[in-house]
Amino acid sequence: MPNSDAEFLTIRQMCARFGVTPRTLRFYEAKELIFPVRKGQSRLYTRRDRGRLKLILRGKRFGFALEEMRQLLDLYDRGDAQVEQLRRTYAAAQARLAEMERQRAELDEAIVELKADLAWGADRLATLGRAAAE
Amino acid sequence: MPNSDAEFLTIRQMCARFGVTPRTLRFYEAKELIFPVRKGQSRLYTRRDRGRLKLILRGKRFGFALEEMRQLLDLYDRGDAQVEQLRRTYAAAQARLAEMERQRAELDEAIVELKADLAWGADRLATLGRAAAE
DNA sequence: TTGCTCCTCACGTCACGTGAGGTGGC
DNA sequence: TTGCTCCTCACGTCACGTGAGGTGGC
Repeated sequence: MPNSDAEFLTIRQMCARFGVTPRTLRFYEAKELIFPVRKGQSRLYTRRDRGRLKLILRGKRFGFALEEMRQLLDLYDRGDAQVEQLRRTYAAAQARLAEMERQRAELDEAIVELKADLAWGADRLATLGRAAAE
Repeated sequence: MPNSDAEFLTIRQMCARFGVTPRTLRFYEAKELIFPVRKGQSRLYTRRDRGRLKLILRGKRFGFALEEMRQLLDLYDRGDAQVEQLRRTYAAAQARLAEMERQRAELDEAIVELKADLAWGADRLATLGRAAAE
């Protein structure tokens, strides 16, 4: 039985734990976001990879581009100038929040509009239905 | 002076009126969403093209794929079986609304989370600032 | 002839999905 | 030998952006 707290996880174990596809993990590796070690031809993911992937998926939910996440993760990896790193991440997060709130406003507007269209459509259908019944 | 109510509009006039790029109009044409006529090598957009483009851009705001919009527009173009057309469009719009509300729920959740992260970050930065000041 | 606007390829973007074809180890 | 899982290309997707290079008409 595979121990998911083991030092190394296979690609299948990673997919199961994080809900992603093998293609996604290979893609992130090609983009230099994670760095699994090799055992023969197979990939083995370390604790570090798990930590990074978790942050990557969090960042995705906030709309960060993968390249942006890579840069932020690399900042933390170097471990120097802690405050400066945090400041940059904080600024990036603020920018993301603003963008997300703009998106929400747009989405809200579109939803209201579409609902109005649907009401109009329901009305039309009712009218056409009555006309056909006569 | 270009009359924007003229029978035909140039590509520039279309872009100005609808806030899109020439590339977008050519792309929609390649996808068979609009059908400008030719005058020599130039495109001239008819009233029909304007009507279709307006609907396309509306549909985009609701998250319809271009191919889906093409099918709906073609339904209306054929002009037969009005009720059936309306019914289909209505069903498609309902599906879109459900998807948009799902997206909004996700976005709301992500916004709440990101705000919490930002609060944590602000706290951290304040603490680090005090530590540096001592 | 110089500018201007139009045009047609055709590759680039972003985050993967999806085969095709091949290898290692139980 | 058969299965299984892993692998590496490499093209496809979606809605365009972005040059490159060329043409027509004032």
